[in-house]
Amino acid sequence: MARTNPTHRRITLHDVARYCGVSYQTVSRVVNNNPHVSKETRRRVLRAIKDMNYQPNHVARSLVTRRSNLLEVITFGSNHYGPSQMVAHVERAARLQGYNLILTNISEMSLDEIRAAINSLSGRLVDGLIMITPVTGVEFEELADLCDGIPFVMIDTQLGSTTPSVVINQRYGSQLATQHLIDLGHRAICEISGPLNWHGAVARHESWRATLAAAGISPGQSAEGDWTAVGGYQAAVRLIESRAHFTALVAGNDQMALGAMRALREAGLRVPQDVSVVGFDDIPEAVCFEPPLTTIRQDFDLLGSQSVEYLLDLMKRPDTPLQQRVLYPTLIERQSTLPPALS
Amino acid sequence: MARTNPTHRRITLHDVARYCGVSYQTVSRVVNNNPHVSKETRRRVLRAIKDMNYQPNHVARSLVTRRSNLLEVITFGSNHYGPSQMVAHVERAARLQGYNLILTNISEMSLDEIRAAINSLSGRLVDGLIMITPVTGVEFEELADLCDGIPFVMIDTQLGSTTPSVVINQRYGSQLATQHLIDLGHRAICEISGPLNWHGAVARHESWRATLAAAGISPGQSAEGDWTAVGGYQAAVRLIESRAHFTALVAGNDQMALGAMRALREAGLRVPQDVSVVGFDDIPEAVCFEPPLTTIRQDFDLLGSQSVEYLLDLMKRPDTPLQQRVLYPTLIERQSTLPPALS
DNA sequence: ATCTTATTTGTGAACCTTCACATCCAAAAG
DNA sequence: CTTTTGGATGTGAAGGTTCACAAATAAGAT
Repeated sequence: MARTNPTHRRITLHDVARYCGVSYQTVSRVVNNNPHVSKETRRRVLRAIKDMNYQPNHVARSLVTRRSNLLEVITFGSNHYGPSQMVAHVERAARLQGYNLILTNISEMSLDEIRAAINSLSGRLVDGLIMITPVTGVEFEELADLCDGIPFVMIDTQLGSTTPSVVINQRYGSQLATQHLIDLGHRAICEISGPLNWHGAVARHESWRATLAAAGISPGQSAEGDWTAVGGYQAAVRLIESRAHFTALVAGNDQMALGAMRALREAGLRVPQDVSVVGFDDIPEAVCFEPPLTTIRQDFDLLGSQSVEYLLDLMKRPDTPLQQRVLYPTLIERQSTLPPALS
Repeated sequence: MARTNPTHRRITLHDVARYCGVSYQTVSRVVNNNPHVSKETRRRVLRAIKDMNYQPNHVARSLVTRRSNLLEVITFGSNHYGPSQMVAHVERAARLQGYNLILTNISEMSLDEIRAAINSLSGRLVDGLIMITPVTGVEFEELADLCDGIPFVMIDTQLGSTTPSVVINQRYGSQLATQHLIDLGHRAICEISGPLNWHGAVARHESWRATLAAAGISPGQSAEGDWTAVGGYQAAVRLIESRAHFTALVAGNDQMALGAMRALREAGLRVPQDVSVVGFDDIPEAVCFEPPLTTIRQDFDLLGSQSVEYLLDLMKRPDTPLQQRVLYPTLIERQSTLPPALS
């Protein structure tokens, strides 16, 4: 079996310089595309670099430039669809901009955990930080303190927060969902919410209530789920067992909608004839659910690129205004919603 | 709005040393838990470190030690369930071992893309590399060459390959699925495979054929999907339209099983009464499918920790034997499979 | 008191770059 | 022919740490 060669002194600037009889500074200039080097020497040096397979040492470079071309993303709950999508798209956007990404997923959304995550990197000269903080518990001031000096932007934090951040307007999304049901003629609309320590969950929850209130409808019951299909199933069972009457159900995400539909079916209720259901996220599978799910689509791709772009602005021009950039979700109508049956 | 402070000279070893009247080397010793320092000075230095909030500079340290405590994971297709699970669990395992993770997702599984990914990091002194290479196209020799010197392990590569790697035995999993259907009495068993340039897809496909052959059954039709629910739907439609007779269907993953079930239902076929379906992966939603899906569970958690562990072995002891570690999946029986109807 | 030995502490160099500046040379201008 | 200018190249230092070794101190043995 072949084996790699672990002892291997790297080629340095000096090696290349000696090889083609110039000073290390000249080689450095060529590497960095400095214009002050003659056509002829540049050619020779480039040739040598190729011949010797020279790779600049990023570490040494970082030590002097104090930049690393490294971004860190600290995320919580990346086993959920939303956060994992965000990470994926942030990575793509960062790489497109020439940055590498360090990924840290924390298991508990506490200041201590975040502190540990930041500190473990703090000596590493990360150029910027993206935090995916979908749950409550940490305030901007504390974070700014922790990062001390290194620019950061948050994703999926509370709407209206004064933190530099990019968010999707969850209130608007939930309003879209609820209004859609109202427009169809529903008046008894229950909800399965996400865990209420998540910003997105409370935003969607409150907006559901507010939208109903604005239409002069009193809200149906609400049950709290945990984002998973099984959690949605259990929440729906609770709703059904409470004997609440409802003709429509808004779920905090598509997985819970899936679970809820299973519970409804088991209770002898048909979707959408007896109960309309609308989800949130538009996961790729939603179109193949039984029935295909009406849901709210979030543009995670845009969210990722926007936040990287914003972070880069912050890094390059420290006077970039701190703001919250807000994106808007859209309604995707499929077959899980119908006007209520005339009873 | 509060603002972070971008200009901020870091505290160094020398600062701490001056502060408590010892040499920088002594401080270095304290930081590195070197025993050759008296109890009293250690106490004083530790106190100073805390007071001044000194954070060792990893970059400077890396420059001299030639180690970075950084692992890289290069992944392909991380938008799919399997790869994304692997990344998540690798990250967790790495962090538990005190390593940070650089994440690079490549969009095309070509040697060029991989080369770019490795080179962009090569000067960064990554200590080790994990490659998630679920598709064909790249050989070990080429990779070893590319990495030149830095230890790596591959995940999800071809079973039986001579590369240092950790894999789940897909053949065995598919055998489990197919045998389960045979045991129930099925004889007409079709397949929806994953894209056949993925190792896992061909392994499952071939094992499906082999298991049928071993039981003296001639294989039903096979249609190629793309791992997504929609792809599974389309593949199932093709199967149905070909007028092939079958009482059971094995799908390459759970999403495609979901799509297939939708297609079957639309064609007036009931699952499992008319057609049994078995999936692969056991995604969390599978239990809430209609009907709950019989499937094959893969232990991605173990896969992640095993590969990090193996990589660390390789890093610490370069004479660690190069091998392929193999994990085994299990069958999860739910309600999408039944003996065939007596026709 | 003197010589060993062990323990604690300090010094110089190295790791590989980039930055700021000095030097050199040739061509243009006086 | 001398001076000025500007581009090409080289030199020394710095960035913050660790390593190998030297020095200083303390304790023990003769």
